[in-house]
Amino acid sequence: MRFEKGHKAATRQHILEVASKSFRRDGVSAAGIAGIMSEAGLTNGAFYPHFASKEALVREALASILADQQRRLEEDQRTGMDLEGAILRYLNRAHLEAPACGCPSATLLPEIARQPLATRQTYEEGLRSYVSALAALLPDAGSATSGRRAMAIFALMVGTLQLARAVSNVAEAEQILEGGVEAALRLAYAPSTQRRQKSAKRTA
Amino acid sequence: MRFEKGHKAATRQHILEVASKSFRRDGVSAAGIAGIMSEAGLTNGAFYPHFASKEALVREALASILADQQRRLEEDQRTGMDLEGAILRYLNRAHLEAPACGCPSATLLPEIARQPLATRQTYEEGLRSYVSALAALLPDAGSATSGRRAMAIFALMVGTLQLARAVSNVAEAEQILEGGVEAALRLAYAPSTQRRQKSAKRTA
DNA sequence: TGTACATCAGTGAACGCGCGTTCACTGATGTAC
DNA sequence: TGTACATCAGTGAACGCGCGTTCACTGATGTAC
Repeated sequence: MRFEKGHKAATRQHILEVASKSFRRDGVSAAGIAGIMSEAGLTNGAFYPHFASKEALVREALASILADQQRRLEEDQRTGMDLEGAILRYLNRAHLEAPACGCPSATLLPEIARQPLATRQTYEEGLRSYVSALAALLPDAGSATSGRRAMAIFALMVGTLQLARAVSNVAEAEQILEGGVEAALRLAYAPSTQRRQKSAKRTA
Repeated sequence: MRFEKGHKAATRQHILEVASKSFRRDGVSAAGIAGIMSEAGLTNGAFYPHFASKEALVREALASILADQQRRLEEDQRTGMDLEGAILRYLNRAHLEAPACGCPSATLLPEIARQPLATRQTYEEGLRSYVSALAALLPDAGSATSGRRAMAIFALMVGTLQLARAVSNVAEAEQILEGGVEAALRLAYAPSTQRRQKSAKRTA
């Protein structure tokens, strides 16, 4: 059957959206092409006219999720949200319970580290701009250390959400989220005047 | 062939060790029984006299890794290592480059969250005692909040190592590790007197 | 305006392969006599 | 002490299944005349 103009692009977009959710829900290696296609209402044969390989799909899905995430953060910034708002938007129960629609770092990060270079580079690009946007919300935005501090805050957010998702008790999961919010705010807003004195002797 | 006494137990232990590395190196779902067995110098048929299923192996491997990790931390404590020492032992290049021998949370956490309940509970138990041991190293050890602070510090360590492993540039990875160390030390030792004032209006 | 044809998104069966799991079998050694 | 046998850890082929991928085919619609 022949379809109206733009149909193929729309299908492709639809596959991408289904895949984005599948990968985050089941993990990249556990999510299969046939499953994704049937979830998209298509048969597995229809996959290859749209994507060159599963790897290509992973890469595109990752890029698309990261772009979305970035867009959302920037939109929040535009409407006046501060870093605390960004942290609370990340570390909350809704995000905890919807991994398939949430941050890919929280669901896929160790698996991304095992992907081919091209995929890792796609991720890296998205990570970099996300962390930059986060850094721009820091009190000392633009300073030499704001970037690495933003990275640490993001690491804390990712780790916290992962841990909260791994525990089976919901109350405990929420405790972990709260502890993560507290710590992230401390990293974001506490005075950085106090520098460690002990580290020199150890890192030497 | 019949083997000397204790041979079966030794083989079982060997399979467990190989599996522990495989899971961390390749991920639980990407690591296969046949691969693990052949890496252990056996054929796939020899697996089932030792373990009931792959799931059982995952559970046992996880328990064994977590017990090891716990043992190592406690031994460090006994030889006078402080929290900073623990942080530096976790966030360094050796650990970065040897995921197969390192912390299972850094390699498997999102995947653990997708495992059956029994596996998740095994993990939870190990996590709880590891974080307790970490909490005991905090300046305010034993206080009401030391547990959740230790959890946040651990979350930061896990997230930092994962991010550092995902980036392709080693120098950048080390930057991330350093930023993580700094932030973890800040969470560990910075005065917690300053409480956030803004959060009330947001969490409400 | 009506008809014939080319297009091409999607179908569905098949490819080789590896998965987790099962099972009849092997054969060196410990044990019983 | 020497022989016959029971034991049982490990072998390796096979099970059904799903994987990623390929490909000959379908058939409704846009286009050309």
